[in-house]
Amino acid sequence: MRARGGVTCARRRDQRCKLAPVALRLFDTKTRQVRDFQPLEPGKVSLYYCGATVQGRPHVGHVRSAVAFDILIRWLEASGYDVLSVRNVTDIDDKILEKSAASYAEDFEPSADYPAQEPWFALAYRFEQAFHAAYDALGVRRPRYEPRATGHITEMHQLIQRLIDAGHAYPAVDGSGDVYFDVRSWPSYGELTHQRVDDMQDAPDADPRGKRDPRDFALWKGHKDGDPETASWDSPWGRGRPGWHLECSAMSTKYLGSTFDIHGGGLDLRFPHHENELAQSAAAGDGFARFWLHNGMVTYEGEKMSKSVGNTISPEEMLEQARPKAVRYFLGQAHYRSQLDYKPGALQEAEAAVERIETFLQRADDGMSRFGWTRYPEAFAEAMNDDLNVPAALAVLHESVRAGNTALDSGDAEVARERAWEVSCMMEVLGLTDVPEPDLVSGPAEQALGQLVATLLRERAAARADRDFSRADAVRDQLVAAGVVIEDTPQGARWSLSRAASASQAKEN
RNA sequence: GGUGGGGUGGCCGAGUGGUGAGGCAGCGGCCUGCAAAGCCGUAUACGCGGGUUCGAUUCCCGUCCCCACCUCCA
Repeated sequence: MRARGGVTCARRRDQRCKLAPVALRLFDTKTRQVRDFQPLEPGKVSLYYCGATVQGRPHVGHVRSAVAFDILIRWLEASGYDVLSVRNVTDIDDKILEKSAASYAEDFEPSADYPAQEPWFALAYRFEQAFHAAYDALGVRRPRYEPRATGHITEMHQLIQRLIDAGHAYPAVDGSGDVYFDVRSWPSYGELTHQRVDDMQDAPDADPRGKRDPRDFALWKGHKDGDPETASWDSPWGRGRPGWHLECSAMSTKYLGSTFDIHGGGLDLRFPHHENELAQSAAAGDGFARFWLHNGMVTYEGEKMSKSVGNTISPEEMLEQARPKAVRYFLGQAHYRSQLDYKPGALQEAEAAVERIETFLQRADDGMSRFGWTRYPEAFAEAMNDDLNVPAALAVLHESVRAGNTALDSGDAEVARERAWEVSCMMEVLGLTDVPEPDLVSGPAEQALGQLVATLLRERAAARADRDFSRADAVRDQLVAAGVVIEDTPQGARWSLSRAASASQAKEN
């Protein structure tokens, strides 16, 4: 089979793909340009992106970020790269300690193990699992490594020491045990977000503590009275715990080396988090990230979704409204750097679009497995290579669906199968093929349902043959009312369970 | 005060100096006993005011509005 007008990767699906040089271009926050992406090491991409601070349940904003980077990784892999991906878990943090201490963590149920108060590490782990559940539910693949902050105290100490030795960090003069990064000692500070220290707004609650400059930030936070002993580690500067920014610098370079290809995260992490990471690592002598990628925020009717505003929507709430695949489609459909606005009804639109694609794949599903290679329309590859222009890529996908449907209508099964295979390949890159879908029915129930429906369909077919359409329609109405959708095809009636109906039923229950 | 992003048809959402992506919804047609699915066709657009240009939604200037970051935040 020769590919016409397509980018073909002549490999078996399980083999490494060697492609023509990929002309991937990515927008880099630091240079504010779309730049040609060439990895440090040919054929390999090292990627670090910020995961969650596990102080609460995930909302769709968190998942959107994960979906964006999942698509990036999938496209890099589809382009033939071996991607070494790392995503951190921040499992020690002010808020985690606060929530634990106050025992007001959402969803906390007292138990025999933790009757009165949930220890901070138990709380963190519980929410880490909640994040995993959300990612899994939407087909976000796990990164190669997923390090936790508390497991890398040694690496953080080493980094602090290097910064002190280089004159860019200092122990607090007030004896608090804090260690700060000296912003004024690093002239490049602000280079990621193009800000000058002197232009920055004074923090409203600027408490200089032992700082030389109010913008200096903590690398190490000294133990305070009331902090749990389990949340403090010995260090050359006294007992304490790591600062948030430090952990990412320490962990990214541990797993990816002192210079790596891509550092990602949400737009809201640019400052101060990523700015501080960059300052620390660069001041310590690391090359650090070559590209900085930031995904846009999810808004709810125009306003940023966040815990503090209280306008969050959880993945679970979305999954009550639509199938996982539709939720994933919704979260991935806008360009990753764009703001993605959620409003009621948005998921139904996504559901309809996914339905259209899947209906085509079902219609064309006949012997597709014989296509052993992966193939994308050239326009799809161009769109993806253009800073992951997923909206444009989806337009290509839908064009393939249309072309395939047209082929089916004209009886050209061969072309239809080719289009269907292309569509499948594109769906895979977008992560839409391995979103887990709940089994609507299986096993004995499936068999029983199949027989019952088949019986009714035979009855309907007989009625239609007798041209007794009122009887035929009555049968169909019965099935529809029960959530079974009927389509008449040249090969006879085809039935399927109404997914939308099952989703709304799940909500009622 | 500083730094960015954006305002596209009923909705979502790409893009471009000149033949109006794509999806959802609507309308008309084909197909169907009727539907469903599918296909074909179709209307409605680039916040506002100037400027450059043969021609701007696309470039420039001004202006209004929205959003994000400068504090924990994907």
